[in-house]
Amino acid sequence: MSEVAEKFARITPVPAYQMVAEAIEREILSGRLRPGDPIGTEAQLVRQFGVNRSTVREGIRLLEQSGMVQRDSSRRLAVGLPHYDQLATRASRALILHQVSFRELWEATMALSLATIDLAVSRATEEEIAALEANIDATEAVLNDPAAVAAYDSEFHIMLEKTARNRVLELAREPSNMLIYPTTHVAVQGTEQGGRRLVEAHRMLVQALKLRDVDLGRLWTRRHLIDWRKGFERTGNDLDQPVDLVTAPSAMA
Amino acid sequence: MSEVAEKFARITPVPAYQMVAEAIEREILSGRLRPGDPIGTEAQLVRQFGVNRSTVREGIRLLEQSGMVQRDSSRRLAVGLPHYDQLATRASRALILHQVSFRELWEATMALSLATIDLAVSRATEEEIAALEANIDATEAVLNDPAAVAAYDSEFHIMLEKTARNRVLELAREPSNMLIYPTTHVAVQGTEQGGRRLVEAHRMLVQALKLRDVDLGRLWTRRHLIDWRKGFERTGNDLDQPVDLVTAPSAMA
DNA sequence: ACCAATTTGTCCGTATGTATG
DNA sequence: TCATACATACGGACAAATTGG
Repeated sequence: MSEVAEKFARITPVPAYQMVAEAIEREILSGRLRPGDPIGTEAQLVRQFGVNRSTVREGIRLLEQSGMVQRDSSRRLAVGLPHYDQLATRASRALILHQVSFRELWEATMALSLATIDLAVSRATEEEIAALEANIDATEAVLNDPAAVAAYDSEFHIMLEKTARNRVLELAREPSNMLIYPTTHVAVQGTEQGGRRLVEAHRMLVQALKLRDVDLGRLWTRRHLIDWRKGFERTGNDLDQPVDLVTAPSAMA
Repeated sequence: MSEVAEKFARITPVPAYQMVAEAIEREILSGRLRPGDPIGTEAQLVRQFGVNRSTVREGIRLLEQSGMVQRDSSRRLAVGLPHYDQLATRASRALILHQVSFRELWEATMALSLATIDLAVSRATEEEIAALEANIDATEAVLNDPAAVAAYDSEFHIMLEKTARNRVLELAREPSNMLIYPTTHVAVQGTEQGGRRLVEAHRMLVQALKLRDVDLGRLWTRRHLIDWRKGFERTGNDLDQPVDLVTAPSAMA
């Protein structure tokens, strides 16, 4: 061993494109750059960082992906407010890769839905309740079309989510929402009976909001999800099979 | 108007780098490429896609960021299993940018923690309970060091999470965990009293696991989080202030 | 321990299409 | 309509790191 001492820490070289991304990210997270602010053109960034165009572009891609940087109509760079579904798309794909089961998905959805209804009951406004009822009426008009029912069902739950007025919960729910609601058209498949039960559950949930009755809300949230599970199993699916793109098609781009 | 008809749909050009990313992503999500499989060198991808290497590299960055593609020790490309904290880091930063309040964070954490304890009570094994008790003993040994207490507290809740055996819930919790647990050292600040209450709550939670007593678990989960809130407010913080990097420092890289 | 081949990281210059004023 | 600025994409180049003999 010809070493003198262990005076210096190991040097871990960081690629330039990564440093570019981190530098911009720091500015954003620190608040010095606020959503909507222009980042500058690629050429400007090239000058500021003293690196090549290609390097800047690679760095920009990183931030664009997570929504921290967006391009406006003219493709100019600006600080963006990452929307949840952007992140949730990645997250739901990760769940697929991890081969989580429908049982895990169902359990989590149950817990998160109960939390949602608790908050929604205490916070729903007249306008929100009216909007939810309009959605139910629209659902009732397309009861023989499972795909349309599933679409309205998804919308209903998104609206319900909003009335809970908790963005942390909203973000937490999104990945599982993206996986479970697309399967509703399977769960209400064929039988108009399934659609009717769905509409009934939605009506009772809105009723709970009106009466500010937490227990009623929780009761029908449970029933609603148990219905989903029964429909899912009735159509020959197994709760312990991993979620995938076949049964959860909307996870595709 | 010299238009003939409206026969053709509008063409929305998709950048080449994006098509590269989507093509690779499709292979991964379809299962033809499994986690760990090599993607091929950049030169190979250049040949397969018939685009420039810079373009390939930009596309790769997109997938690297979400963890779908990783580089191994030799920086060769391979299909990756995105780990939750990777995604959660992005998500928690998004929450900061959206300026969510500690109240929202607290509400969501309460709901998610109750869901976790429900599942954990029914699934905890002897080994897991022993590991949790070891953690509590370790916490008790460092009661006068708020930072160390916060670290053990974070570990405790991660372990508890694992015993719930639900990866969807785990993913849903991660972003809020990253924001709330780092503030524990604030909440138990100074007074050893705070640390003692924390240890007591942990002991009762483990007790609930042993007795498979859901109600006991829920009771102490509530108390535990109410303690956190009291500590947070006692130290001069306001629940309605937005979460930020100052009070939640671990959200930084 | 050394060498040759491969691969990544970075840079330069250029061409093309498009949006804005 | 025209000119300018900009993003997108390409080809070629070289140094540094890694691999496998």
